[in-house]
Amino acid sequence: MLEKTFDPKSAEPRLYAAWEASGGFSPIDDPAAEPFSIVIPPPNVTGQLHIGHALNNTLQDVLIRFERMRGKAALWLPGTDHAGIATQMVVERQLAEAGNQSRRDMGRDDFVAKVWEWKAKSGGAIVNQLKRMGASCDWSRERFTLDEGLSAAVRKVFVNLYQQKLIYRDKRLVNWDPHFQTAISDLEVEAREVDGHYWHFAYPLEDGSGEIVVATTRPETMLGDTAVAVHPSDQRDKAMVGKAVRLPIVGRPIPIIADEYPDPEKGSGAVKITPAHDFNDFQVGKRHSLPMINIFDDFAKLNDNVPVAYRGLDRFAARKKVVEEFEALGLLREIEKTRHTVPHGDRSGVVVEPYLTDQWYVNAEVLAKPAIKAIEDGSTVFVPKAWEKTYFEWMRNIQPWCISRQLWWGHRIPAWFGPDGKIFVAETEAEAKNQARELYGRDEPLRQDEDVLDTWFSSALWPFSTLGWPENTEDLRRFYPTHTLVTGFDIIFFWVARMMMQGIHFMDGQVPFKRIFINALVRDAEGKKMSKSKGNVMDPLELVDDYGADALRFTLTAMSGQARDIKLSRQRIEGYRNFGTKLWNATRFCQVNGCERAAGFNPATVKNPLNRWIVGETTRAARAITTALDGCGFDEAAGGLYRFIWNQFCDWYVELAKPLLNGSDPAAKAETQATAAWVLDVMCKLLHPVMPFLTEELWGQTADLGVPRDHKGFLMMAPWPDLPPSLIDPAADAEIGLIVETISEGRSVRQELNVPASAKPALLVVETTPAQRAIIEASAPLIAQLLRVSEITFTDTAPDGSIPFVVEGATFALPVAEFIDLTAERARLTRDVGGLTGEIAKLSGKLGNADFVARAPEEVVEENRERLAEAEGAKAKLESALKRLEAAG
RNA sequence: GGACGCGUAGCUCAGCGGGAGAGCACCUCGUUGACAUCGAGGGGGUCACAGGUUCGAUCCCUGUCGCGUCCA
Repeated sequence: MLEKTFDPKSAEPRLYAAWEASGGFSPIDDPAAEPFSIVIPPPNVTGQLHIGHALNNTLQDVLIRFERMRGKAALWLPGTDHAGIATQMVVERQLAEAGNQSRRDMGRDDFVAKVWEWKAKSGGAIVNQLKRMGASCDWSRERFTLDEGLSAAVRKVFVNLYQQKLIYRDKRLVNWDPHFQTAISDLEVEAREVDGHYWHFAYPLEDGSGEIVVATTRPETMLGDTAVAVHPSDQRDKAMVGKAVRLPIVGRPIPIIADEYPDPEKGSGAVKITPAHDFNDFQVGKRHSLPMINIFDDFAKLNDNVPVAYRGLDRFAARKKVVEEFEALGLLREIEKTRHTVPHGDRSGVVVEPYLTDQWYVNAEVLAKPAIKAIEDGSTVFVPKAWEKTYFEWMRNIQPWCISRQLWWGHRIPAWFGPDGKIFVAETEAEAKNQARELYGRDEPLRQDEDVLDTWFSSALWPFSTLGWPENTEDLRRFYPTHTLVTGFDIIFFWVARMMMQGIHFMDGQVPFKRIFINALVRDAEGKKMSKSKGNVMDPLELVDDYGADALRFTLTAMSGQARDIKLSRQRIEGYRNFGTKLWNATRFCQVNGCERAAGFNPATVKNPLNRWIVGETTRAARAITTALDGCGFDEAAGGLYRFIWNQFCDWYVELAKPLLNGSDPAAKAETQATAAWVLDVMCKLLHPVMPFLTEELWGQTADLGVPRDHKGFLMMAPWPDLPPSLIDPAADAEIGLIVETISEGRSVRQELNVPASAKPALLVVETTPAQRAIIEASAPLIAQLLRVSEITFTDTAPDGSIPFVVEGATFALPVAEFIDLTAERARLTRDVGGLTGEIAKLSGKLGNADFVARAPEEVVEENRERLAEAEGAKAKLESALKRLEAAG
C-alpha cells in the first residue's frame, strides 16, 4: 500500500536518475514525429539558480513534458553562458580575496586559465540545480557559449557580417566603465537618479569685455572644454558669438559658437562644450570641427592633457579641486542643488563616462528590419501579444551596437592588425596572414585585436549555434526554427531581439522561434524585487528541500499569470504541497478500495450515472488543460488541474463513490473500481507536466494494480489523454448536479441551524418533478450517507417545525425542530427571502424594460426569465415556511 | 518628458459586455480512518474615482487620482 504521504526527498533523486538513464530526455527517433524544440535561456555558467530561473525553467519543462507526451519529438536543449563581465568580475574578486596577483599582474593567459579553472569547479552547479527542479533537458546535447563549436559559429558570424559591412570599426563616444575599464553597450547602462549640483562658472572673455556664465554638473570636464555654445536666437549672447573666452585654470582660449543645442530658456543660455566627454557635446563638436580633448585615462583618472596639478587625480577629486579653484579665482557664480539622472554601469555600479575610443560596432539598423517584419507578419508571435510593442519600440529606434569589450574572458575578436594598422578579419590567424601577405606582398607580423565580444553577441546565435551551425547538421534541419522561447521581459532587448536579427540573417530568413512566451517577474511577498542586498531572496533549492520540487513547480505555474509580477510566499507553496498530498491520498483510498484497472475498460460504456459523470468531468478537464497548455496558459492549466482533482474528484466523486464501493451491488462496485482506476491514470498524465515526480511515483506504485497498462514505461513517456467530447453525458451531469446541490443545501441548513453532527434526522422530499424524484430515489442511500440523514421519505406536506430548503425548484425539508433555535431559523429564512426579493426586483426590472427584451439576445432574455421564475418559486416556498414558523413561535 | 501596465473580499490574484470568483487568512462545527498537509458550513466586495457609449458596464471609451516598469 502507498505510504501516507509522498516523500519527495527520497523519490526525486531516484526518479530523476531513472528518467535520465532511460534516455527519455532526448527526442524520440521516430522521423514521423513532429519536432518541438526549445532552447534554454542559458544561465551564467558560474551562477546559482534563483527563483526567476526556477519559474522560467519550470514553464519550459511543463511545455516540453506536455509535448513529449503528445508524441512529438521534443527537444529541450540546455546549456550555459560564459557571461563575460559577470564571470570575470567573480574571478577577479576571488583573486583579490585570496590575496593573489591581480588580473593585470597575472597576464592574460594565466588569468583566462584561472577562469576556466573556476568554470570547471563551479560550472556544474547550476546544471545540477536545474535537475533538482525536474528539468527534463537533453543533457547529451548540452552546450556552452565558449565551447569549440559555438566559438567557430561566433567567428564565422563576425567575419560574414564584416564582409557584408554590417560590422565596422569606429571611433566615437562609448559608455566607458572605469571600474572594468571596458566599453559597454547602451543597454548595460542604468540611469540612476541622484542628488547633484549645478555649478555656475564664469568664463572671462579674452578681450576683457566681460564674462560668460556656464553651468555644469560635472565641473572636471571643463578641463577638456573646447568651446562655449549659445543658441543662435539668444539675444543676450548674440554679440559674443565669434569672440573667445579664456578657459580658467587651463588658460586655453576657446571660441564662443552659435548652435541649436543650448536651451536659451535654461540658466544663462550658454553651455560649455566638452566634445570628448559628453554625447551631446560630441555632436556639437562634430558640427563645428572642434578639437576633441580626452582628459581621462582608462580608470577615469586625469591624463596629461590637463594642467600638471590635475594629472593622475581621480575624476571626483578633480571635480572638487576645480570647484575650489574657481572659488579662489572668484569665478564661481552659484551652486544650485539638483536631482538628475546619472549613467551607471549595471554590473559595476560606478558612474559611466562617455569616452572616445575605437570600438567594433554592428549596424543593427539593417539587421533589425527583417526582425521587425517577422513579428509584424506573425512569423513569430509574442505571448502575451502586448510585448511586441516593447519590441517594436526599441527595434525601430535601434542604435549601433557596440560589441567590443576590453575584457579577457570571452570570444576574442577575429581581427588582426598589420604594422600599418591595416585590419584583417578572418576566421583563423592563418587566413588573416594570407590576406596580409596578399596585401603587403610578404609576411608581416600581425597583432590580434586584444578585445573580446559582448557576451550577447554569442548568445544571439544560440538558437542555431547550439544545433550545430555552421555545419548543416541533422539537428539543425530538424529542430530549427525552434518552437517556443520562454524568457523574461528584462532581456527582450539584450537577447530576444538580437536572436531574431541574427537568426533571420544567418538562417535564410527563417526566424529562430515561432513563439516567444514572456514570463512574469518573481518578487517577494511584499512585491519587492528579490535581491541579495535587500536580503529577501528565496532560494528555490531551499524551497525544494522544504516542500518538494513539485510543490514549487505547481506554485510557480499557477502564479505565472501574464499581466503581473509574481509575489511568492511560503504559505502558497505549502498549499500546493497539500494539493499533491491530496491526490496521493485519494489514490491511496482507491487502492485500499480495490480500484484496479479492468481488462477492456471503456469509459464510453460505463453505466452508473456517477461514473458517467466523472468520465465526462475528466474529459472536460483534459480538454481544458490541453487547450490551456497549448496556448501557454500555464495558470489556467494549473487552476483546471486543481479544481478537477480536488474539488471534483476528491470532494465529490470519491465521496459519492463510497456507498458504491461498500455497497452490495457487485456490478456497480466493479464498474466504480475500474472507473476510478481509469480516472486516476488520466489525472496522473494531466498533472505530470507540472508535478512530474509525484505523478511518476504514483504511476509506478499503481503499475501492478489490475491489468497492465498499454503503455509500459515511464509516465513521462505515456501518451497524453485525448478524450472525445462524446464522453460527456448531459443526463449524468444533471443527475449528479441535483444530488450534489441537494447535499450541499442540506448541509448548509444543518450547520446554520446548529443541528448536531451526530443527529440523524430523516430527509423529507416534499415536492419534485417526476424526473427529480427518480434521481433521488435511485441515489437515496448515497444522499442519506453524505447528508447524515437516517432515511429519505417522500411526502406531500412538510410537518410543522420542519426546515425547508429548495434545490432546482424541488422542495426538501429536515424535521429537526427539537434541535433548532427558532430565532436562528427565522433569521435564515428572512435573509434568504430578502436575497431572493432583491434578485426578483432586479430581474423583473430588467425584463420589464422593453428595450432589454427587444435588443438583448434571445437566450439572455430567456435565461433571465428562467432565473426569475426560479427565484419567485423559491421565495414563495420560503415565505410560507416563514409564516408557519411565525405561527408556531 | 515619452511609452506601457496595474488599481476587484483583510492578503495574493483570476474574471474582462448580461447572475461578483479562487487560494490564503478569519469565525463556527467535525461524525468508528483516503487525507488534520483533512472534512463541512459561514462572514466579508457601491470591482480606485468622475464622465461617456450601450437595452445593459467590474469589463469598452475619455479624463482624474494612486502605484509600478521600461525608454529618454
